[in-house]
Amino acid sequence: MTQTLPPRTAGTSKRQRLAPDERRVLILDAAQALFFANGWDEVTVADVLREANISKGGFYHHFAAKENLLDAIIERFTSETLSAAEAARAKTSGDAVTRFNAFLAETNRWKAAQGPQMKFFMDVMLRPGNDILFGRITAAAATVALPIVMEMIEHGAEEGTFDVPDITLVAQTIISMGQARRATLDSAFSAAKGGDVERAVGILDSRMIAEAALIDRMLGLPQGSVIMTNPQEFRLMLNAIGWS
Amino acid sequence: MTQTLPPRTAGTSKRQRLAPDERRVLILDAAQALFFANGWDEVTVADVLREANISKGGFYHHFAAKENLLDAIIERFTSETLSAAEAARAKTSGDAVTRFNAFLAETNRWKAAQGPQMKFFMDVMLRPGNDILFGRITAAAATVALPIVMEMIEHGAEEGTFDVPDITLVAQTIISMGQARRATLDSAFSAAKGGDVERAVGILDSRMIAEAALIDRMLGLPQGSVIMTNPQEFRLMLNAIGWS
DNA sequence: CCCTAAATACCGACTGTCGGTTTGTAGGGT
DNA sequence: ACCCTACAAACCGACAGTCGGTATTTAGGG
Repeated sequence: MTQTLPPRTAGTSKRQRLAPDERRVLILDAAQALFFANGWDEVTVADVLREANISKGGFYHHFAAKENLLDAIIERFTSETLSAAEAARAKTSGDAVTRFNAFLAETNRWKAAQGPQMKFFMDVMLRPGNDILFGRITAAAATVALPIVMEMIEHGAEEGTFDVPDITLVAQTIISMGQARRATLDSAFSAAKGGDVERAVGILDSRMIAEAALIDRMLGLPQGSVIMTNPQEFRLMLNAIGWS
Repeated sequence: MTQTLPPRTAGTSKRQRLAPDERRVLILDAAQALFFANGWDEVTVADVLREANISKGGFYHHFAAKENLLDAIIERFTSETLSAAEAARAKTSGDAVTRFNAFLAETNRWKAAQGPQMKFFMDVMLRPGNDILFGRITAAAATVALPIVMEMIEHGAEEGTFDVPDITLVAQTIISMGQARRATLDSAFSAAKGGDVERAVGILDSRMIAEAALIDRMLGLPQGSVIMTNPQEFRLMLNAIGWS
């Protein structure tokens, strides 16, 4: 069965040796793009191979299974999220409320800075078949964010600024609120895409005000302590979307 | 390879004609048991066929695809949830707080009544590979529960009893809080299984108290208005688990 | 500095399995 | 008698993963 291979067929495929990390990144990028665009089980390993310009053997030299691609992609995201959150926390000083506000502002700034990527991300997450992907990503992100948020609340509680029934519960709830925001973001995005940027800003703004008010209550703070919203930034972000 | 099959092998497989609904239920039961036990993509259609004692053709006569099993299972769950919630709401009267409490008590009673089933459910949900299944089930359940909870809040707001920044947000948050409870439930269950029922009751009790306190705040109610906990019922439920 | 050998990045035909289709058949309803 | 529907069983294409083998790099003895 060992027929002599055609010596060196198409000009496209020149064998190319790379450092394992580089190759892994290349493959991951290709896979991530495909998965986001088409959903997890729509994309075959063969598709990834094509996109990443590598053979099946080469691929399976770096990844033991298709599932490992998921794990690796998620790990990338969580580490990004983690470093962003850590950076945000590092920038804070002052009393608990001030620090908390600074933290929120920083994370929101980060999200806004992702700009069009975020929009793309929204679309991606709503696609059927992507719920596995998205579910795992958000779960991992929550796991990463929880101790950070908890520590901030703990700090405020010790300081006497916050009055909280159950730190873990409140932290979890705040995080899940942020994650549930994606539905609102989505409707805002589509409004912006329809040209009605003001309406989009309004949607987002009122949502953020409501969230802030809820967090005030959860933390036992006087109304208006927590500030999440910055319409100006929203306007910028949504304008960017509107023109795509 | 085409060895002539033994003409009519085991006594197990006698052709049996059933009404479509009966057969569907049989298949669904088998599939659900397998999926819960082993995870979505671990279970093949062939496994389901074996468990349900039906041929491939028979199966695909009732279900167009494996995915449809998921849909059907989810639909069963959501309809159960819906009717339970509706029933709970129907039993309420009085002012908004009273009705809300009655609603909570009823849904919790329902969950407690599921008893061992709930325990099994917990285990199931934590299994890797079941996140798709569970994710979709909870999402569907949330969709079903949202309008009901919203209506109750709306009622309280109109009545002037509740003071809420954003009804949708608060309703969503309350529901997601209930869903996040499963982690707490899990640790309580394992404590009960370890014999320490009192500790388990304590875990659940404090969690429910905290949740109630948070809901109070979200709804703009004086502390202690919402009541979710009933240690006696917990004790019963957990005792039932402990002896399995 | 060269030459050899081990290590490893990479290749592509092949295979087992799984979801799904097609063709064939039993048997109750009319 | 016929037909219609629940079911059976052979069959198919596609896909994840494997395997024997090849190209390229690195290690180290002379």
